[in-house]
Amino acid sequence: MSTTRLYRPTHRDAFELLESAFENGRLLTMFGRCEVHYEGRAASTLGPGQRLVIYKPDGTALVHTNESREPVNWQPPGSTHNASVRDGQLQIQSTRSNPTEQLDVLFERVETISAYAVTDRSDLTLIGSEEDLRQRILDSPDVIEDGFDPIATERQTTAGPIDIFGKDAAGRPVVVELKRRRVGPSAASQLKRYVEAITTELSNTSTRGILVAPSITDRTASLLDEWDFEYCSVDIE
Amino acid sequence: MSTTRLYRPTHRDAFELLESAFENGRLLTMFGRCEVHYEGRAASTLGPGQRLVIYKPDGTALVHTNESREPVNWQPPGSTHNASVRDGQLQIQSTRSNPTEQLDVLFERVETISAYAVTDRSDLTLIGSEEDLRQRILDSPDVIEDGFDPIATERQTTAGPIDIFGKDAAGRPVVVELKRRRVGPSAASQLKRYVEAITTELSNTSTRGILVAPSITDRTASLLDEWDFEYCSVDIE
DNA sequence: TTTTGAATGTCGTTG
DNA sequence: CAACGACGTTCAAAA
Repeated sequence: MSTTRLYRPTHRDAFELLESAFENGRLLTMFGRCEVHYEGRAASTLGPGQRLVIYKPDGTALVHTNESREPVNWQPPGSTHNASVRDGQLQIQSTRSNPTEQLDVLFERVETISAYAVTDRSDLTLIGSEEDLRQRILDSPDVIEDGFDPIATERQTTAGPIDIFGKDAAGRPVVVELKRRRVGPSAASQLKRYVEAITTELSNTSTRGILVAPSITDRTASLLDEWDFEYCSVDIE
Repeated sequence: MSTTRLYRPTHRDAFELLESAFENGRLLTMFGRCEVHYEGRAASTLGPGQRLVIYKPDGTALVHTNESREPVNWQPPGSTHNASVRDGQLQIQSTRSNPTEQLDVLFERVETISAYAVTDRSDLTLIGSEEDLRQRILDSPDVIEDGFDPIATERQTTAGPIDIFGKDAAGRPVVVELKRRRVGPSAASQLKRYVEAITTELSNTSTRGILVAPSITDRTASLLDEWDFEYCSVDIE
């Protein structure tokens, strides 16, 4: 059968379902009272409480509470899950290496456990990324300014790759830094590094820097002003 | 009852459970064939497929597939959920404002739906954060260098707050930037902005900049070198 | 494998 | 509220 569900199972029954679900690459959800221990890039303990725990066939483990978009604990894809029963508790270990880390979930009581066979899928199409923004500018460069001529994207410099490199109507080199949302000072810093790199590379040819974003913070505007860079507002539609 | 579960319910039955679960602040999990539409900060569509969908009483919505630690679609906490049945589909809308965004999940068939009352909880304690690292340095400043004297943490500058501000054995001002993991060029840029801010503030008193991290990338090392900053290696234990 | 930077980042803290 | 930086960030693409 494609879905198996148990309600308040014994640890033994839950264990057997877990074993076969891990084996058969099923998507697992559990709800119950448990404590959680993590050790790896950091270390944490989560005392007893009711949580929703998810195990995916790709090795992902997620521990969700009542609230927040983020799991309170997790294990990334590529981990391997292993269940056992000991000391009257149902223990599920998820481990991985590089970096070495381990997540232990100890169920005191399992309220619910479900195993799903996921066969049917389709992929996400997303609109409105930075890549979209770049494409829009390449399609109609006048969005930046009249006569702007894009020469390269991802142009390499010693300071890293420039989003868009081009020339203005007067033939002066222009570095364009793209952000799809409101930006802070770090974007201005990044632009500065790129402009300096290009200026050096072109034997001190004066180079313009343009920050393209839907909006910028006040401090960022000051920095741009101070460094003689420009800001170009664009809508994310 | 604290847990309610339905297996292959009619849309009508699922709808009624959803209504009462949203009303009573329950944690909800659903599994079934659905498509998902999002519009807000970006826009996306996800064609029909089997997914695990979670609704939390704080307004969070999560759409999980077979794989990945991240939900393929979601709505942040603070959203409000609303269910309806139309055109033979079970529709669940999650909306919020500021920014305005909306997530629509359209179930063609619900395999499973469960509502949980979460009453029992306890909080996470995490070890190994940047805060820990700062505390370790304040406890034994010689980790940075002999005679280093921390004066303030989170010291304000025009470029933002400095992690640790202090003086070296010779009385020269020192800006310390902490990172708990391997860092790239942006950390060096950040340090540069802080050092420049302090230098200006102290009427051009020459100021040292030290980047503290477990390791750094090659390019970052070059930048530090170029700008006459230093790197101090520390272990995250 | 490591490096790099985007993300519907999310989440705290601070002004 | 906006702003700013950390995060066990995660993720995908490139070197």
